[in-house]
Amino acid sequence: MIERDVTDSLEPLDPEMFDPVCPSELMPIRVGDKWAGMIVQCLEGGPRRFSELRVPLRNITPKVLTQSLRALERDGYVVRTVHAGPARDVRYALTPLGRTLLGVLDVARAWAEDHLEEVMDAREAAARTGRHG
Amino acid sequence: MIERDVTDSLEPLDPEMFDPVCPSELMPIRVGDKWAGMIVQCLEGGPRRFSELRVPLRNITPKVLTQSLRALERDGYVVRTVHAGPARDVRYALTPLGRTLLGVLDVARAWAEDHLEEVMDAREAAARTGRHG
DNA sequence: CCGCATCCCGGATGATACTG
DNA sequence: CAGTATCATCCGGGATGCGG
Repeated sequence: MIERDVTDSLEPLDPEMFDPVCPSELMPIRVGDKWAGMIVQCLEGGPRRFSELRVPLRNITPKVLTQSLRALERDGYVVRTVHAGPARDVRYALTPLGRTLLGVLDVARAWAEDHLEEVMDAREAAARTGRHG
Repeated sequence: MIERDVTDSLEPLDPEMFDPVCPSELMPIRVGDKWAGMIVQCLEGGPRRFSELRVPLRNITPKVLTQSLRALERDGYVVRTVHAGPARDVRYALTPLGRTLLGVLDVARAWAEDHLEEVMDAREAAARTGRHG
């Protein structure tokens, strides 16, 4: 029998959840700040701890992660819960409002699958002909 | 009979097309850079001239508009056409790829209508309780 | 483990003035 | 009309280190 209380975690997040090679600079659609979209996706499966989030968001510094989380909290997308105890236990979870962003992210992903290659081609062509960089 | 050749314009753009009071800083979904989404909407009805675009984008400086347009051109969303002649005539138009962004913008608008008020409330509540701003 | 403080850099944005 | 050039500014993002 599998138990799940406040003390244990969900399945660990895939460290390779986000392809570092993915041309995110080509992506014209952004949700929140640079990390907000990825954070929201990390929280889709359930509440996560600060350090858990740092794994898929490779190299994110604590400061920047805190900034993004605070902004998400301030606007009502995320709730921060502190379970008091011998060891500090902080979890971040999506609110219903935060979950509405998942739909938007799906639209963004679908758009990317359909069109991102065209963007790559256009940018490459532009680079060859000069004029843009 | 209504004629429409290259020399005349479409209906002029509504100068109040974008509410300056609209809480755009609350909006978590962004398409392209700060101005790209608005530019794409301006071009929905057909090709537009540089100066036409400046009207609804009140206060945008030529430099910034040029930057946004160049970026949109570079990535294949917009084409720039120069009709030679006595008076210089430059038009910007959406490509088919650029038109695919209109759908995304519709999704963004729909999301905003459904949820932006919740964000306002959350932010206001956060401001009152301190901790965020 | 979680998060804040400080310092820093580069890019995005803008004001102003000038040009073909 | 359709931009360019220059300078100033602001802010996101990050490195590093400290504190509860």
